[in-house]
Amino acid sequence: MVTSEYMLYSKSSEYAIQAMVYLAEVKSKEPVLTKNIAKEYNIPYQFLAKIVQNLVKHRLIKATRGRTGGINLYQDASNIYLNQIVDAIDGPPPIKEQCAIGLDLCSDDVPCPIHHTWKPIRKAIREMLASENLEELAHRVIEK
Amino acid sequence: MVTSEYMLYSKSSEYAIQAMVYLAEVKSKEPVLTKNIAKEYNIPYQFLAKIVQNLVKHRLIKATRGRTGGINLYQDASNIYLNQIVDAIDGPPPIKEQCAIGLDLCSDDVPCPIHHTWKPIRKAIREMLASENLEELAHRVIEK
DNA sequence: TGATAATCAGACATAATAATCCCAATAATG
DNA sequence: CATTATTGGGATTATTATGTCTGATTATCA
Repeated sequence: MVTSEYMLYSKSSEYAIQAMVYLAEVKSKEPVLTKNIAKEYNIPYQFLAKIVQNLVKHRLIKATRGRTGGINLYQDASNIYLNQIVDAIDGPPPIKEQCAIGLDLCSDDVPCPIHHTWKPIRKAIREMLASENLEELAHRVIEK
Repeated sequence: MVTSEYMLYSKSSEYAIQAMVYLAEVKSKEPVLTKNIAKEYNIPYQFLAKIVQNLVKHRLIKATRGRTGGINLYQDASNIYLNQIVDAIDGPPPIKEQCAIGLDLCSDDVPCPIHHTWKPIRKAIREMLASENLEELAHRVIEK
């Protein structure tokens, strides 16, 4: 088994975030080529194209067809947060919070052994994803 | 895409933890049947059997063959921590910490945009897994 | 208007994870 | 010693996540 590290979202979401950070970064009014983003981040082009289609459907990205086509952010980068991207690609988080050790019975009332340790950590992750917007992210990428 | 929640370890590791918590819980000197554990936690029996084999190899579990056979903890529950189980099944964590948004360049010196937010959270997860031992876990399961 | 270049869309292919099957090896019990 | 019940382990299948191929659609430009 080869689980590398804690997974916050799928590979697809990871690619989606990278692509949208790129878009926020270049601030281009002109459509940006999906192909170029794929090259820049070493993402398989066809796979990224699928993800982009999905982001278009969820109105996070605006696509322009045809010869001078490409993609842009649907709205201002400062209005887009990481969790919106993840939710669009992976789907929204489950209604009922998942127990860390997979016990069906586990809940606030009948907590599993690590319930009270895990709960604030999960909350911190959610807040991290909900508080980081694309504009700030892109800004800090440019600084590098 | 159907990513349910943040993944701390594989399904196999989850089953392994459940099985070992069970063993710590029953405190049986007699070998416990893998079949019974599978039934108790709704784990596919053959699949759990494989996982158990792995735990035996890593000396977390002691197996007794033959008619009155079964499995027991290899050592005292108070000496076994969650991260040992996860490392045995999923393999040890990567040498180089993984960037949350998958940027190759990201490091402490050249951090990605969410690097400083993610780092302490990851640390908290690691500490959670490294500080919970089977005896305490089992004790709190029994309380329920 | 025909050639070119982009997204759109659905089928297909591959890889990783999860689960199952089958039989050998082991050991207790009548 | 045959029967029964367990783990051991290799091969196989199923499912899901990831990645690829091909052609249609849309729009620009010479």
